[in-house]
Amino acid sequence: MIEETPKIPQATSKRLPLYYRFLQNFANANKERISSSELSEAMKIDAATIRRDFSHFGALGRKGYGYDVRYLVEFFRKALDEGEETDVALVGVGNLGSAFLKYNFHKNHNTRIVLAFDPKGTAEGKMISGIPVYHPDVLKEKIAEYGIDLVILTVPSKVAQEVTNDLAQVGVKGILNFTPVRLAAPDSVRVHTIDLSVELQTLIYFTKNDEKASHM
Amino acid sequence: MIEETPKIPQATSKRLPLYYRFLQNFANANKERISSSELSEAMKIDAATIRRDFSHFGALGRKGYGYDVRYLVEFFRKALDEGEETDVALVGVGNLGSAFLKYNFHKNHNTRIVLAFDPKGTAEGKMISGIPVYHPDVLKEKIAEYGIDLVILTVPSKVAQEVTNDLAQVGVKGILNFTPVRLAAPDSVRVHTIDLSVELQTLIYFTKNDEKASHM
DNA sequence: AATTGTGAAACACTTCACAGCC
DNA sequence: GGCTGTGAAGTGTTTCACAATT
Repeated sequence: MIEETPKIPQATSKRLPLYYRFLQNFANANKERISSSELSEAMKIDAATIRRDFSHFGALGRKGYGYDVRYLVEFFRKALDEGEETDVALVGVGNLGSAFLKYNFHKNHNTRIVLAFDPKGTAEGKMISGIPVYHPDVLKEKIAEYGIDLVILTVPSKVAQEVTNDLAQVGVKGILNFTPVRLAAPDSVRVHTIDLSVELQTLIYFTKNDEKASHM
Repeated sequence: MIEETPKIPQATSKRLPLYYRFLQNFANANKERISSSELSEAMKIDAATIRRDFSHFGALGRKGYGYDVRYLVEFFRKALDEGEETDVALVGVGNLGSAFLKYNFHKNHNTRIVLAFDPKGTAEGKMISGIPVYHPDVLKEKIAEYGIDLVILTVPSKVAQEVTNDLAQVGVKGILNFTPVRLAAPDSVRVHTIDLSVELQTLIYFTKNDEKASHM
């Protein structure tokens, strides 16, 4: 069996959604072709990095011409599996959680929160912002029932690990963790943590020690 | 003039707030000394990385003993400037913005949102969740008046760049950008972007292509 | 003439492995 | 004996610079 994309570097993978968004914008502006240097200018990523990133997926461009915008959009759509809508569960409907419920990634055509859990929910699913909110007691069965792979975790720190264990047990594949807890999880679960206090403190540290400013 | 910390690697800097939090926990649990391997176990960061990180700040530990927890906490408190409260402004009080207002980093003793801006605010400052919310018309003068260095940006994409220009003009040093826009800013402003859709899509991509799971 | 795709160099970060010190 | 601090090796990422191609 031929492996088309033997190993995409992590750094490259993290940039794919960004490439996809920018290319969509260019496509919407009816731009037909684009060079790595034009993209570089718009995205503030070095042109050589862009070419190297793209090259991991094979020869997507044409020498002396650049890249076909439509083709690239289509290519990345598939690579990112943007065709399929991904259903997501939200666990913890506090301040941050309800902001996510209301927002529900409208802009983001492929991701949708379809159910939530919170102690103020019920076994039957009390509707909040149009999404059923269940009581944590039925978490495992509902996650399984909805076939959820991805969870956004916005619970209080003290229950984060416990909830994670339950989620791992019912086969959840990815957790976007907004809790400051360093979650322990089996290899079957990918955890990505966004710790808002840490982000703020890091920014404070960098500005106080005023190194060269930049996106990170 | 002696430069004590000639160059702290970016990767190390980003871990400092995390070290600080864990060390505080150990201090609160009345732990006197700690070895890099104990910390490693708790934080899931390689022990050699921890020792290397600490060593950038000089010889903080003692061979054959480990590190004095209290001393380290105190050291990092100073390094992170945790003594001083940092006042922060919030620009854009939508779903995400109001979640931050309500949350206001209670847990986080050194960061506090002290004012906010939104079209639904007034020139005099309408109170929301105990914080004055001003109209964007008075943004520049109020930022200057409060002496704000740090801003959390949760405005709609279309005005993000414009607001950033204003902020840069009145001397803001750091922006925590929750907008999907790649902001252009002068070197005097450090921008750190957290793009929630990108985070979700990246997680989807990683789980679909199921590489080794991990914190990132 | 323009622009890709890529070897090779440069850089950044992590990890190994151990001398040196407590 | 235990544990740090660090040279050196290893790994991952970015950038340079240019031959190849349209």
